[in-house]
Amino acid sequence: MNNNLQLYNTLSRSKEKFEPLNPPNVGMYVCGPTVYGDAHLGHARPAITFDIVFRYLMHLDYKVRYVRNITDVGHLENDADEGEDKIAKKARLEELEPMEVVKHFTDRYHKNMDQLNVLHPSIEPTASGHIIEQIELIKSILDNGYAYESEGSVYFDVKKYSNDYDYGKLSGRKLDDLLENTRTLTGQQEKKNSYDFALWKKTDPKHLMHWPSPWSEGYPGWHLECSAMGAKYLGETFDIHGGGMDLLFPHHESEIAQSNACRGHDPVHYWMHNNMITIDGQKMGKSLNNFITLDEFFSGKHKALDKAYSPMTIRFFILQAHYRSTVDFSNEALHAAEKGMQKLFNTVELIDKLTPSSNSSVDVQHFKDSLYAAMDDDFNTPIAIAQLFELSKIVNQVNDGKETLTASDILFIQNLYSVFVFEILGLISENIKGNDDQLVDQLMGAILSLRQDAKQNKDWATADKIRDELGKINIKVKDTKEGAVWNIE
RNA sequence: GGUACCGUGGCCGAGCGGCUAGGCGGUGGUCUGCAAAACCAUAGACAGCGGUUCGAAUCCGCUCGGUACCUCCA
Repeated sequence: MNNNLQLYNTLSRSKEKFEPLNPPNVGMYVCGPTVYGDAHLGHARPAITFDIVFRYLMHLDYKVRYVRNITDVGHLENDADEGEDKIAKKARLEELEPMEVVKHFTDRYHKNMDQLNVLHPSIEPTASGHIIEQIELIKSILDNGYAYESEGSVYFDVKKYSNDYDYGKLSGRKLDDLLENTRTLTGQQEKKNSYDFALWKKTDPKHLMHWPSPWSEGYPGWHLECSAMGAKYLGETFDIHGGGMDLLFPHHESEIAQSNACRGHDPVHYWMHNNMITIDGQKMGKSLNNFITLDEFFSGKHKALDKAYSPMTIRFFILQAHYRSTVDFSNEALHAAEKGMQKLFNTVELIDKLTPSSNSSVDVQHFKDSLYAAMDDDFNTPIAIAQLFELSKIVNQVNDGKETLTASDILFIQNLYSVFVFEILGLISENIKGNDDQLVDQLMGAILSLRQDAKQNKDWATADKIRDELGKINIKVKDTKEGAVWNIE
């Protein structure tokens, strides 16, 4: 399997050549959503980022098993530190079963991901469905002496672990620093050290979601599910683990610790982290209460939005920034993304209509290399998109008769667009006109023919009225050299 | 306070020591009955101050400003 793919590994803080452990197979695990609320723009980022990774690896002919979990065992609420499960709290408020809430938001998440044209992962395991695996993991960590039981709960012994392994290797933390900076939280006195984290937490009376275990009726600690499910479906060591930068510490750091504590080796070869989406320069997040849900973007129903933005506009907007940079939301930026993407799709339609020449006046062959080079360089989608815009410019120039292309070069561009725009970037044209509604086509043909007659008679008032009226129902008419064309906006 | 990172033209956003990134917007043109689209041309930038170098947006230091994370929220 030849590839030139370089990806940034958080573990080494540098780009590394991608070499899978068992080619052509690749195992990838990504931290999925906690299903206690509607997905917002912040959820779209990791989903789309790793969708690109998934798509590109498959394009390179790897056999990818992509595991993205659903976290349905919630834990403490951020500002309501009463030991109440996030999902349980929402359930009580709305008088629903916790699993009913889980089902509701899981379905909505799936719907949003489909709208964004995010491919389904190969496996989508739930935390609640893997309690047994998590308990087994705790047992083995206890057996190896890296955890201790206290008041029915089990805690990971970070200090003990640090004697044998490097706790902080991923996030760059130092144990001494951690000791000095700890919030006051419930259950703190049960722990040997403030930086120890829970593997199993004894339930409190208010807690709705709990399971039996050797230690108490309770629920698993927050980092455990990924360690358990990653190992179950991808093996004790797998290639890529992804997630948001906000999960770097403590979540992923602790995952590494847990795996070492029970198996004696690291679980993951490449750690990838996408950056945040910001709004007014701040991370968009549930706990900050500054999020805009995806449904609100799609409908335009949010006070911060000028208008509705289509799922593909959101996808394109996210892809126009590199995944390791923050991307700042604004109406202006989304307008730009919308217009730019439309330009790209106009080009796609135009390619089919180009007239081939006997020779090409411009070199288009090098675009293939530059497109692959962009993707190979740590999935640099903004560069890839810039290349596609360059191609778009050439296509337009050919259409205007200012440059020429041979039939094979035209086919070459068609293929590049098909591979990069649709297959790898996962963009789909939202031009509704593309469907096979013959009646609409015929109706439009009749209307535009009437307008053509009016134009012939220099009856501009009638011609403009037809265009304006169609405009009111979002049908846009454009006069070109080849006659009027229309599309639904 | 600690750790990681960022500061690029009106906006978004690439860039990893020398070569126009790109998109949106602006301006001037071509085309068009008008509009739209398209094309051509054009303006505009590297937070500040030092240093390294023949040469720095890119490397180093300091200053200023901002973000994320810092253990039982996933």
